[in-house]
Amino acid sequence: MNEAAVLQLRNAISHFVKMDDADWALLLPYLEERQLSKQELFAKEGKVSLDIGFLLNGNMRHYYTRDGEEKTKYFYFEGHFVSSYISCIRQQPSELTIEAMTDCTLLVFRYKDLLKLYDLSHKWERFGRLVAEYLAIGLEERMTGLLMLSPEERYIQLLESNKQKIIERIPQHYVSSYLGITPVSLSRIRNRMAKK
Amino acid sequence: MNEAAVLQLRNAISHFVKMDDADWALLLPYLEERQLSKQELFAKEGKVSLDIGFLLNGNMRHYYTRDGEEKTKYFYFEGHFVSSYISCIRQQPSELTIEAMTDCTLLVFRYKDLLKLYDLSHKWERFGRLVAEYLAIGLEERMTGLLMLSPEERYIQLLESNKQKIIERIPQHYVSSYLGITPVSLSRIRNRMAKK
DNA sequence: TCAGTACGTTAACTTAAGATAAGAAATAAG
DNA sequence: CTTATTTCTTATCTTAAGTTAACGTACTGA
Repeated sequence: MNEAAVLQLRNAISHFVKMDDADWALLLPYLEERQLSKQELFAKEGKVSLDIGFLLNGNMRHYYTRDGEEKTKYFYFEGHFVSSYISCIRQQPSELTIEAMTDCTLLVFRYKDLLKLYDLSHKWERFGRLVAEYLAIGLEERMTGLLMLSPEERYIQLLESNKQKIIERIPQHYVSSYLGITPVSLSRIRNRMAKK
Repeated sequence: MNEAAVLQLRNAISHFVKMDDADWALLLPYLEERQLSKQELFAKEGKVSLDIGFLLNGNMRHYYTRDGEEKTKYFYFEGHFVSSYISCIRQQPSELTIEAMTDCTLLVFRYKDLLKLYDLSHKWERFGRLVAEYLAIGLEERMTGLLMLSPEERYIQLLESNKQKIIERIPQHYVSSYLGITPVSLSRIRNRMAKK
């Protein structure tokens, strides 16, 4: 097992809860490293997601399928968790697919093992709470943006956010999809903005 | 303290976690009943929210303010929790205002007391996790609706959902706001649909 | 009771997004 | 290097939402 990788994960988790060695040791046996090649899937629409990943290297995206089209709605970067978490929680088939945009390296553990940790340790349960709260905060922010802002305002907000990497590293038609508009429309917005 | 009301709350909470009497007793000292008259506020934009309510009677709505206009984005009904939860969690000023649409009766406790319960009891911590997960699931659902569906489709989805009460009991301009469109636009959509 | 307000609909006009297609630019593959 | 593919832009046309305003109805409070 890659020690540096494990340390990186521990660091990310301690962002939510500081784990002592005993608590941390509970997770270790469940960790495994996984490589994904570009375009391989981490979660698949219609299948119940079982795994939670921690992205060591590469980017991923998740998308929904509608009318045969892939609607990209989120991006994952190094140092962050990757999962069709809602599918794990609900134990229902995932509505989204998570795909590697580049070759990726992850540390992976199973949601069912995380549930074991929740039972064993109050601290891990707290971690679960804080992660879910963090997720809710992010979703709330995204949602109010969608409800309150025009596509152009959403694009500006994205430009000004800490998610700039989304724009820099990611094909524009994925960004437009993220904003909930067509690539053509985003191109027009950019054109409009450039003229000001 | 109204015993029936407390029982109703206990029942709602047991929907997330079954509490034994000892765990349940931890919350009791913090409960208080509160009456709100129509148009009184439960949470206010710009103020850090401190309270979590359980709605025994009446309806409430929450709204954001933008360009001087109130944008209603959520409705609360009897038997559900009411809170600017994100504000509580983050200990940041609320971006939304929660207003009683009718005279309301609530059971109220403070978020800071809930945090005490989290510390004291693994079961209450689990409750916190499950509530946050539940919240995230709801937000995710709403968000994908906004990203993937047209206003008309969102309205149809709402009609077909278990949130029908929203439409039945609530002024139409609030509904349109909930859908992210203008009242005029919703009126047109309804007109269009009636003709089919 | 009666005036004032709030709410929903309709209409006319403006604005911008969606769909489609064509072409340019950038990237990847042989 | 050349070709093929993907990505982005531009243009045209269609569609629907936003804006504003007028009108009718229902509700509210003095």
